[in-house]
Amino acid sequence: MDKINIKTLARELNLSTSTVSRAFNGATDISQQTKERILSVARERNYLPNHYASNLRDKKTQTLAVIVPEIANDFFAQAINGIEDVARTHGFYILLYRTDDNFDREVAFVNYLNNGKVDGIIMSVSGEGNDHRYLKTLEQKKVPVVFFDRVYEDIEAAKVTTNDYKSSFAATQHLIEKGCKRIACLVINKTISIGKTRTQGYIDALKRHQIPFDERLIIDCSVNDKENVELLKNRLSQLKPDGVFSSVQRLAFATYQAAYELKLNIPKKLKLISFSSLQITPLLNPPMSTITQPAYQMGVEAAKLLFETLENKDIDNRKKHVVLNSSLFIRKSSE
Amino acid sequence: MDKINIKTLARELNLSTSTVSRAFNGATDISQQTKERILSVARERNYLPNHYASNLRDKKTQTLAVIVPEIANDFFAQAINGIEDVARTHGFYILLYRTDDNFDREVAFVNYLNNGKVDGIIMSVSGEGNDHRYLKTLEQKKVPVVFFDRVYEDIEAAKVTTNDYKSSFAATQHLIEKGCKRIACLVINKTISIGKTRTQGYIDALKRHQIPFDERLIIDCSVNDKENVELLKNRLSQLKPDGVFSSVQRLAFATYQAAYELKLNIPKKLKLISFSSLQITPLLNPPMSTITQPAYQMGVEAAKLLFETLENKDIDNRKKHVVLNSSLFIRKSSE
DNA sequence: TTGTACGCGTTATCAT
DNA sequence: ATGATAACGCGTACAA
Repeated sequence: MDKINIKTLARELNLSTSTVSRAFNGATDISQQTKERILSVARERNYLPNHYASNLRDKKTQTLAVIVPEIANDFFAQAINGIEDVARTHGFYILLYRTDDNFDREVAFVNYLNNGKVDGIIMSVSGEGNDHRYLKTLEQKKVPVVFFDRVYEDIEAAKVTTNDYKSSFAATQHLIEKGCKRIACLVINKTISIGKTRTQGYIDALKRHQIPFDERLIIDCSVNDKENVELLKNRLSQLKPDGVFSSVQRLAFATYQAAYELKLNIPKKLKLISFSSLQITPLLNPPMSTITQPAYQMGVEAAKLLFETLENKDIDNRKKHVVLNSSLFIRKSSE
Repeated sequence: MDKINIKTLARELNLSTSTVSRAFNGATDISQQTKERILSVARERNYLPNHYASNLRDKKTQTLAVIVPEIANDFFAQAINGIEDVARTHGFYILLYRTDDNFDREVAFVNYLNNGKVDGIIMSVSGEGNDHRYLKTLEQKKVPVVFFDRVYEDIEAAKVTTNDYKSSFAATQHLIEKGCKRIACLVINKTISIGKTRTQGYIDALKRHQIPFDERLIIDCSVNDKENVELLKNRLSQLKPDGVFSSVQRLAFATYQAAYELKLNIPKKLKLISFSSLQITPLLNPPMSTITQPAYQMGVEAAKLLFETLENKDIDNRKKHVVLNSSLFIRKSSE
């Protein structure tokens, strides 16, 4: 029941600590025989090298921080899966942090990481705040950062995004082709990276098809689902749009709910298309047309970029920007 | 650009490392004045105590491991949110690991944690395998474990579950009351904790209502959605059940899909109720009747149990078993 | 092939 | 209120 560490184990084996250490680190300068003897006794005595002590020496944590606005969100859940799968093949583990779109939390957590806590960071930012100095200090500490989906343009770091502008343009155009004349654009924050780009795609598609632009049709929503349903019920009855382009999945569901309560038939009275990574959209009533991002693949690419710099310090990926394509799935909600 | 640590910082301040250390650890035996001076320079020079060095001394990691079968799953995503919220209030962080229901991964990860890597573990088990010795060794190392939802009965550890038996019984009974005579029971693994309990509730409800039991109606599915749809199409046409009790969310969706492809109307030809934590079930076609577990709350309770033992080593929670109630939501799919 | 000894960055203990 | 120092457990340079 005595504490077991490399020293006690070495004593039990009548060996030095260095030899024991070697047995665990794939060293070559150790006889196969002693190595096996060590490992066998170690297993028996239930010994494993202390990760924190090793890290203190090596400055290698084998750990990645993943920072996302939400977890209970199909897009991020799938992206995390992608990150995890790549991390796994590299023997890395994941420290997960959720910001709830709260900028202060993001800052606090990044600062916390700013001391060798992890080898790298993959994040999708909250999009709030303007002062991104807290991220710059990571650079000094040589902690590589990769952004995915939601990025800060003013920070030089590797980025993985989808072609949101093009998809938004295409989705809006699709609604226009289906006969919509008054299309609402639902956003959560039209000033941050994705909200901005997606709104722009919407605006430009209208312009291209000479549909008059009505500022009021860009509807700013919140992260509170109940509030959104009320807001949308209000706007839908007042502004009477015949189409909805939703830049975020949750707003599409709020629209479904609002339309249901207003007895507004989708797609007859209101056609809808939305960004969404939900895997069961076809089971909805009606099946929802979606712009679907390759969430899993984005996670994979982000992790790959990170490991490239991690494993080859010469590579500077900070100017790399991987752009993946989303897919348009047209279903009943916009037919 | 020189390395910054407590030593260099102390030198710059003309102080000793002890004093600097005190400034960061809420010590009382330090003058407010020097403390402020230290913290100010630290901020300026971007110094933060090294977490790994601190841990090496203290044996406190401020980190929790959370092990789940899946992440892209509404139940687990919400449970993780609950765990994270509690962890956050205690200043703890989360090391997340997904097993994909793979027993070997579960064993490998738990073994990896077996060296002071984290202060505690919250897990929902894969349910595979019989040899749970790898968990026993955690006990020796005093790493507390809390199970939630999917537990190993033979391991003495704190547990948080829902009353699955009762809910399953009630759900099956509900179908019977709606007139179903041949009710299928969909499970993924009828031998593990939750599969077993939920199946038993189903069986007992049949018995109670003197509905003949047909072994073939207990349908063993897999984690592969496509396979499940095929399997279910096959079984639904052959066995012609008039009701489905699905013990897992994903199997309900596979049933929706299969029924759709077979042009089998839900609920007219087939009534369905399922365990599910999906938040938009009312938007499905048809809206799905569910047994909904308090996922978020389960995460909260699990974390609370863990912190109880963590913060008071005298408390032995290993015999505690918190049972929460699920809620039955009856919607169109079973009306 | 194996052993010795130092240092990684921190904090607790003991001194001043 | 502040400083000196040992110890946490490990890996590596160097010695043998």
